[in-house]
Amino acid sequence: MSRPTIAAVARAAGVSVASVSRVLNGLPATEEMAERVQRAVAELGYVPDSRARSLKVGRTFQLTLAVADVGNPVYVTMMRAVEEVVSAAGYRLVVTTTGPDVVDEVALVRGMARGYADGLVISPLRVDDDLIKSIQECDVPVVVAGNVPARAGVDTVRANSPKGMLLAVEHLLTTQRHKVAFVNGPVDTVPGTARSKGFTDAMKANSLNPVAQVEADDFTFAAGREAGRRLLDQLGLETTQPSAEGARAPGGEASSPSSFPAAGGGGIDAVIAANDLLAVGVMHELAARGLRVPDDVAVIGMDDSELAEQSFPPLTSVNLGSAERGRRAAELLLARIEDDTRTPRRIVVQPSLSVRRSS
Amino acid sequence: MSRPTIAAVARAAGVSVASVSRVLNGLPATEEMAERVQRAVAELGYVPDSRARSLKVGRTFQLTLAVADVGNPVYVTMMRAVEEVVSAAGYRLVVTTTGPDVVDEVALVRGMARGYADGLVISPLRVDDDLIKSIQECDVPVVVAGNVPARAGVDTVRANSPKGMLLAVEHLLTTQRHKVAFVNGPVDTVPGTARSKGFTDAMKANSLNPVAQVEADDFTFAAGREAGRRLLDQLGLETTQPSAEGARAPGGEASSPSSFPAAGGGGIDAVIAANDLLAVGVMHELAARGLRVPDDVAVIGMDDSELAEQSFPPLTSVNLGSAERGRRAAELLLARIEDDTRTPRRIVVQPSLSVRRSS
DNA sequence: GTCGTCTGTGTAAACGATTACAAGAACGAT
DNA sequence: ATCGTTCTTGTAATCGTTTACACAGACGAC
Repeated sequence: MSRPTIAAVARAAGVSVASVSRVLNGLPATEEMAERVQRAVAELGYVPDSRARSLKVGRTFQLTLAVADVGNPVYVTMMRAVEEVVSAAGYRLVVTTTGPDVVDEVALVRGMARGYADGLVISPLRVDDDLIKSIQECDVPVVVAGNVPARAGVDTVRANSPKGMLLAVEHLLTTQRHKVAFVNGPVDTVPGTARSKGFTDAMKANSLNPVAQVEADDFTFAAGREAGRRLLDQLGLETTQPSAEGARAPGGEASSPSSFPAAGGGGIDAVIAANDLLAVGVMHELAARGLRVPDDVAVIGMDDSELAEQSFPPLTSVNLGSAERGRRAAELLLARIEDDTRTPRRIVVQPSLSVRRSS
Repeated sequence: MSRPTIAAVARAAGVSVASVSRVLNGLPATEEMAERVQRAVAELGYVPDSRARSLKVGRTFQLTLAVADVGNPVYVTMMRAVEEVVSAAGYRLVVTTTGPDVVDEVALVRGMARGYADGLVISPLRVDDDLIKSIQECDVPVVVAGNVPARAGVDTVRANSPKGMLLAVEHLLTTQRHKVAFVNGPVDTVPGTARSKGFTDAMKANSLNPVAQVEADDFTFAAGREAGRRLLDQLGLETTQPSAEGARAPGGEASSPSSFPAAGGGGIDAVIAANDLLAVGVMHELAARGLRVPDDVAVIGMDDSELAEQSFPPLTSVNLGSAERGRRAAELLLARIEDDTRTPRRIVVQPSLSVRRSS
């Protein structure tokens, strides 16, 4: 026996389908009518079919959040924020993951035309003209949590990486660190380029020269660890521990306990990573070479995700406002659903620094 | 101008809607017909409406995965596995989060009757009769990634926590640790009770007495840290560091460097946590009190999530097979969608131990 | 008593696709 | 030439809702 339809309910209650629909949607009806319908609904266990409903009314009351990698803790922060505001507005949030490829992002945006949801928040890792075009042509509202050119004419809310980089560099200066290396993510990504530029600018602004700079293959822990390996190799730092024993604690007793910053750092006394995951990867590699964090080298991450407090030592991280970005993006989306003619807004949320023990 | 419908395409191509639908679905048609339709489709940028389609054909080609907490890294492992299987089968995966409350889980399952998706994989934290009933009555296939009673008669794939606990305890014995404490999650959750029982049984089987046992409020990092605090307080361990300076590294130089296990552990030389997040929380608290991991106390987590390798020191963790559980759950779901009459299967996947440096 | 609201209910037409069925065209066999 | 296949295409019904419209009864005002 299949699901009861509204017609079955109408029959059971001895009324018309229109009446059933009306009481279910809270439109005026007599006491008796309401009661008969309620009873029939309860009896049959009727639940309206959202597909039919949304076909008719043209809305699904679902919103989609698309992220590149569910394993990146910055997205869980953002996800939580988005969830909170959209569910308060009576929408269901569904999350889908696109993977790192731009073509998959484009496919996803195009797919929204099938009517899966009433709106989309997308946080794209890579952006090209196809993606922008697909967003512009998309017939459901889209807001981008990230950086796309202003000429795209879409609602965006993005972080201020350059400012964030400035905070990081200045913090290092205040704590007497001058020899800083940078571990970036893939430079063909939007955050990758932004943070690269932000880093060089911030260094320049403080008349510092980067000691070294490497690019990870990905914004992941494994890539960070690998990039850290390349970085330290490049600086001529041999692994001090036999690999059998593995790494020592970052704050451990390796090298001289009284050593001043930079004593064992092989030419660096700080590294900034484009991402918390990368930062943690780097910390592991530092530890594997017997370098202490923060004693020998300070490490600063970006995103200030949950991972930053969970890592050891807890990671100083640039808070790029992922929660606020999520919240604002969701609000923008709701506003645009309300009124599609409003002129696109470009919100940028300001960073702050969460100082923890890694610096 | 709104989205073009199939009727618009038919008009533009000068053919009937049936023909358009047919070529779009790959049914036989003449060369010329196919070409005319394709052209019109391309010209108008037509994309079929999935709501209308699924209303008619009765399938959405979407599958839902519901998890309690997106911040728990064990779910990202599972999510990845599920995603892989279902997308290979031509389904879209959407993820929703239920929160820790059982009533929200019930609401979600009931809501599936609205036809959001063709099937559901749910990993419930708490299970009660309402939830079981809702799953049984659900008119779309549901598979549970977790433990529900056999009498429920639903497809399940679950972990073998008792066996996992055995692995953990035996590993500790092999490494000469006998004074072990247990940090559990909330005992009113399914994993909470399973792991509690698993722990006591495993200890008994090795004729060990637990030194202490605490229950965290939640399966989160913060709750783990707090539970660790209670545990160590209970053992009479004062914080050795002034709070201003904060914690030391778990492998740091606090207490005598030559100390043998248990030297500074205040009556314990190992703690098993029900979860990687809890384990990491406990490690932080240990560090805050100047206890070294693994020198003073070994720590073992469960789930072997990405966090286990990211933590410092890397966490020895019981691999409860979350990836395989995800994969099997997805396969079960696909099979049941194929044939709803098959008798429910109850798969249990076996654990293994990932030994890392925390033990 | 008649007329004009006003309310509540029912009938039927959408929404945008798929698909059963019928009808026409083409073609070979008789 | 006629008939029967086969193949392609079109017409219209259908999925389960919502909602515009019509309609009937109640009610107050004149």
